[in-house]
Amino acid sequence: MSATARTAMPPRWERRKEARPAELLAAALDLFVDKGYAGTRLDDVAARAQVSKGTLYLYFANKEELFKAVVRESVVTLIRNSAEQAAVATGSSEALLRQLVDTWWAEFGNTQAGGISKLMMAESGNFPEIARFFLDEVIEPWHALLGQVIDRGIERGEFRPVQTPMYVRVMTAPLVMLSLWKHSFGPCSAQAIDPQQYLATMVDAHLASLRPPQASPSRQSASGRKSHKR
Amino acid sequence: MSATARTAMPPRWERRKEARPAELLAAALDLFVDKGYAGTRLDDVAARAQVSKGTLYLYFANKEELFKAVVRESVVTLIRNSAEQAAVATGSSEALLRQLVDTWWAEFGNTQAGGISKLMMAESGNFPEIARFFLDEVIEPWHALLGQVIDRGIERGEFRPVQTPMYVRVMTAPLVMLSLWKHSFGPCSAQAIDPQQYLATMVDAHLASLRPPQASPSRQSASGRKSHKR
Amino acid sequence: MSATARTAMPPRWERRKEARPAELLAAALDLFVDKGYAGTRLDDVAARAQVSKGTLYLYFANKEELFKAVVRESVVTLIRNSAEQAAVATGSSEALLRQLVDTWWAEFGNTQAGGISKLMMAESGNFPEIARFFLDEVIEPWHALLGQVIDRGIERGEFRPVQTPMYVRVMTAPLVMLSLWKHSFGPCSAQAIDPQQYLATMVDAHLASLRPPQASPSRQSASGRKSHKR
Amino acid sequence: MSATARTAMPPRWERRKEARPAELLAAALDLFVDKGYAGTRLDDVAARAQVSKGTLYLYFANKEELFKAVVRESVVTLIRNSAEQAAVATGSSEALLRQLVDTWWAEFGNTQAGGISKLMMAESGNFPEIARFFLDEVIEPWHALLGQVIDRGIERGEFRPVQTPMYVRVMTAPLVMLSLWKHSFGPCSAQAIDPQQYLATMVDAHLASLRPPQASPSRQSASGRKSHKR
DNA sequence: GATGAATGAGGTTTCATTCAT
DNA sequence: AATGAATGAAACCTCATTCAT
Repeated sequence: MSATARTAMPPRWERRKEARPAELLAAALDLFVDKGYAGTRLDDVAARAQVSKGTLYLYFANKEELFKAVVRESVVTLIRNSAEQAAVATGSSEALLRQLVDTWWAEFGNTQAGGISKLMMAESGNFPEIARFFLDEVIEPWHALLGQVIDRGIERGEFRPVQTPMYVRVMTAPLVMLSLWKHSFGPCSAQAIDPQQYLATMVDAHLASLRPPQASPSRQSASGRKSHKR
Repeated sequence: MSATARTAMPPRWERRKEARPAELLAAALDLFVDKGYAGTRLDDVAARAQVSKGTLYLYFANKEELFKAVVRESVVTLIRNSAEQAAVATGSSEALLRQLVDTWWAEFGNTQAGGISKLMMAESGNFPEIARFFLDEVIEPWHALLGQVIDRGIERGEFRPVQTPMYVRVMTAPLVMLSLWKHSFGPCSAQAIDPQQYLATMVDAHLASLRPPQASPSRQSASGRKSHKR
Repeated sequence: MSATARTAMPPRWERRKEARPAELLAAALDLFVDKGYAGTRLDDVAARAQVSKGTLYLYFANKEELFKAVVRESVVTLIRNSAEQAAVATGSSEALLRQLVDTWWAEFGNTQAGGISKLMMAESGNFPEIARFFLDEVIEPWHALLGQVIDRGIERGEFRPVQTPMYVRVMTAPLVMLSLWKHSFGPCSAQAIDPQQYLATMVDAHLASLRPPQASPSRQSASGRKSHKR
Repeated sequence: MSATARTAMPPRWERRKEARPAELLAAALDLFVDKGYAGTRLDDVAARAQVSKGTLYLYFANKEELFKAVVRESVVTLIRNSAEQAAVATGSSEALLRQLVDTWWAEFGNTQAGGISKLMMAESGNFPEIARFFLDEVIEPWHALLGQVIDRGIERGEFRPVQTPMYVRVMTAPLVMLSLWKHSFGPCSAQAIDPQQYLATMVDAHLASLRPPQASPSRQSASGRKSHKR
């Protein structure tokens, strides 16, 4: 393209209709997560995507729409990544739980999209509509999925009976916090948290907590009455 | 105009000047928590404190200083509220833990100042200095305090041995999340979480988790269920 | 600047709450009339009013509101100026008509506010709401007033019968055109129109037209020439 | 991509290239008249002409040139339409006048190009050069033409002597106003004006005005001295 | 101390214009 | 010839900050 170079000057712009939206969303995601909604200048988004300011407006009507698109995009990514999880239902519930947590971290928490949590936390007051969307599409499905695994464990006598919906929230909290931490205090904190160790601690703690009291686990299977389906 | 003024007109502001800064900080806290740093207009802060915009500048050099002051103020409140906790060291570690969590919620999480967590999460990237301060003055002391109680429990054989620093983080996460939730998705969510029940679930889960494996199983079976009704 | 100079710097701004809106409206009127709505930059309005850009926004929510206010303000000025005319009903209808036209020119057509006609003409498509307002508050009342005078003349036998509403429009047209011309082609045109002469021609033409066909022809021949010298 | 293209697809644009500029000018005229110069987006012009934005620039160097071309084009249309009128000089001056007015309305005032008047009125300040052009090519020729007819009438004793140049302006005003009205307040106004009736009123009024006072018209022919040549 | 009118830098948004395809 | 993605100057508007009263 520039090899023969009679033209000199590199082309002022390059036509890349297909790729653009994704590039813009990626740049926007980075900055929104980093600086927050208001703190993100569209100039910077454009610059990071190596595009002029005006180009943004070819793809997104305004800053708010860009924001919504970023969230939506991240969400579908999340869902796509995690969708297949639901089916996995063989093996011990303990193994399932461990796997679920690992996957969560790998596919979401540790992803750039994980920063979305922080963003949504901060901006849900200003964008209730999107908060609602995120709640419906991400949080509640995830709670439901985790809830199923726990209920399964209870039914099979692997776990002691618990108030599943609450328990799920309690169990989810450290995961989300890990994500939040990474994008907030993480960079300020002197001693970094090792995610693997943190996650291990968290899973171990909850498996310990969920383990049925008595020594003879086989006996208990029948006693766990269906706890709080949703 | 000024001739008659001496007489009639009851003084428009009857507030003690002492109270001013506190009122301003309270107003600012509310708005910062609600709208975020950038989303908060000093106009609104002034209006909420029923003060003119210029007055703000008599007490705070600029928006950033106001923000810092808000955080600092909230922090000292927190610390003051929780400081005496540390001394309390009689009774079972379980009781101590329960009490600590209850107090945390009552004195901080459920306080307006609890919104600070959300704020710091969102803005720590933009104000690393304050994030650092919050980390040093609030988070780490609290982690340390909780760590002491856990270590005490381990030492006294009440708890199984754990990696205290990690465990503390895992245990703290649901608390913080409760606070965050209240100021973020809470208002959007259809079914509200009952904090007491949530906290009970969390404490029970961790006490179950921390309980030494084979410590007289018959005794403990009952405790895992329902404590902390409201 | 540094001569007397302890004080130096003239005050950056001066408090003039009362006067401001009027000054701003005047500046805006000038520019809107001159450049049209879109062609007028708020910066320029501010500059002409010797005020900073932001100050405009203390008084008017946005450009459109400023525009509306300019029109509204001009309209009330017009109405105020011309209101008393309606009462005037003594003397010959011819004299009344002459007077009405003179006053129209003096109080409106020749006023800065007269440029409003051009503005409304140009922008009525973009601001139908205001166009409607102008129509209702200015144009139709004026048509009605003129119509009354003509009807009076017809009733008293001074004028021949005509289709008053149409006739009024025809008669009004040259007046409005004079105003329009002044703010449009006027400055481009080599030979300027003398307004007094133009108005005289117009009034004479219409009085000649309105004169009943065979009313004592000998008497009236002189009146058709040159009245209204200036 | 280009392999299959050879076959199917009927050519998307089947227009003769000759027609292009005219179509663009027509679209531009519509929009300029409707929204004004600044209010017209080139995007919209292109869209209305069912052409891409870039294509506009193949035919017109920029927006201003497009505008000029629109005016020029309209003007030549006008002139072409009305040119033959000048020659027509048989019959009574009254008939000539009536015909001239009718033709004016049919060929110009009632044409889309009639909106040009409004446009020029509004934009002459911003485009003095074009205003000058319009003045020279349209307005003054038309004034001259009308003036000739009136002078002819005066010379032949059909009309009373008047200050022709002024009289022409006065007589022209209602015509132009009709055109302006149609593109400005017309759409807002509740009761529409019937153009034919309006024009009839106007012509009748002026013929009545121009009719020589005395019963014996033949006598007067000499007395009207050539009034105000240009 | 308190006020609030005034300021202007800086952000968002628009749109005429360019140019590789 | 035609396209339409890309550009960036310039407009509108906001809001933290200042300072005469």
